[in-house]
Amino acid sequence: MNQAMEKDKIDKKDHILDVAEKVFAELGYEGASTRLISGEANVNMAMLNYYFGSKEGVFLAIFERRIASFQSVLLSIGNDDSINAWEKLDKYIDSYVDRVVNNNCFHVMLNREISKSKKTDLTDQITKIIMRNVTVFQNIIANGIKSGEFSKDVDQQLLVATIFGTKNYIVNTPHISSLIIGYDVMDKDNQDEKLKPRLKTYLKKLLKAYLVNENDNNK
Amino acid sequence: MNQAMEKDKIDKKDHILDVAEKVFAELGYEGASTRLISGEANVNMAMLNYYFGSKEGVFLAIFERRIASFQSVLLSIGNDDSINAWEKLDKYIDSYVDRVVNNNCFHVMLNREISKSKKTDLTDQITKIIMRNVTVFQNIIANGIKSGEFSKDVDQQLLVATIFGTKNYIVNTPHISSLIIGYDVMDKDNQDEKLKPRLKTYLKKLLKAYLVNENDNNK
DNA sequence: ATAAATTAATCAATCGTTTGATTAATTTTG
DNA sequence: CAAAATTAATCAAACGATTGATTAATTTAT
Repeated sequence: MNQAMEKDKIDKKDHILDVAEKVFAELGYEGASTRLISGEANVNMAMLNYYFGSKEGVFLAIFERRIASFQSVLLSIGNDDSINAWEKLDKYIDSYVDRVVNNNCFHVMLNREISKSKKTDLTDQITKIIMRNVTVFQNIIANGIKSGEFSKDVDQQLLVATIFGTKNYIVNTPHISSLIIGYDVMDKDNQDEKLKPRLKTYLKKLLKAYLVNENDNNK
Repeated sequence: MNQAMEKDKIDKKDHILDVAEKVFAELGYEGASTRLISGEANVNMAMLNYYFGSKEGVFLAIFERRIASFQSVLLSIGNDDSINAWEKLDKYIDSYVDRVVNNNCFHVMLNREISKSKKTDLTDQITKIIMRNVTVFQNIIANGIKSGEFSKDVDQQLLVATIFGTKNYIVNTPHISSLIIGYDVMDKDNQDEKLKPRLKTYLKKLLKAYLVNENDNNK
């Protein structure tokens, strides 16, 4: 197989993943049949198993593709020792908000699957992937506390829930959040011009207010 | 059929809905088979169709049942003029955390449903009910700002996303949040003894830090 | 006795996956 | 270089299992 063939094959696999991601997001994992996915992608049903081993393999391949692209960015922020904890936090929020809002359909699909309380191979795999991002954020906070930049009197763990939860609430409940915020949060222009900068500013200010190392103002 | 029978029948239907709610939360709508639900509830499979007509009928019955009790609870707090904005906020958080954690299975179901981009009668209904709770919270914040108790320089609308989003993140992603927090957040004892008080304390402190009307400490 | 409740058995449909065959491309061999 | 052997890609068909739903028979309650 020459290089041109290799490229075609990758393009075809990528095309299947594009279609599958959309179908999964619309119908959920169990709701999306392999027949529908292969039909939408105009490929033979057996190709899904041939390329990805199984339906679950297709699902996980979607994750690997999306996660891999941004994983290194977040890690580099966490490992950059040339900037202080506050700057790391800002950078993390900027990158994270951009990525999540840009790939909001994917994140809806992700959260729908991980919201299943029953443990499966699939939820285990997703958990592992998500936890990598969580750990980066946790380390930024922990190091900031250790260095004295952040207050010691914070709940690091629930703070994770706030950052990821605030973001999730906006993208996962578009009908609600659009009503609250006052414009359609699914609209691309609104996202770029209004939502993203506003969400960044807000999260930074919220974190700053909570993390600031003030001299214990009682009550 | 006398009254005793009628009660038995209602109890049985209620029991089925209890079990179904849990299974739907665990596996999602498509992931939960009627055989599993009826098996867990120790009733014949045909009883689901006999009582509720179809699988979807079971699903809708769960919502109708919970939604009925969903209504009036929080409204009283918002309308209580005998306490100040800070106290209202505390009360709201207390009752809200209790209610959501106690009914975590239903809330997982609810959020999974509302995360669908396609509008349906069900999502419209859920949206309306959720917005009623949101409005109570927003009014507390708005009145606190107007009275000067809270800072004017806050993003009221995104603050809503933080409160509801933080809570959602804990209950909707149990695998993740259990890993982050360090114990099983689905365990009833953990919920009552650890999670609920901790979440209340955290949310209050977070809100206080963000809302406090300080004299603009630059940077 | 009659209506309601419950059951086991069964239904067609659909699920994800596997199979064996075929085509196309690449490598190996003579 | 050309024939043979090997590999990769693709396909239609079928697999066994499971799905939600229904039937008809039986039990229970009034």
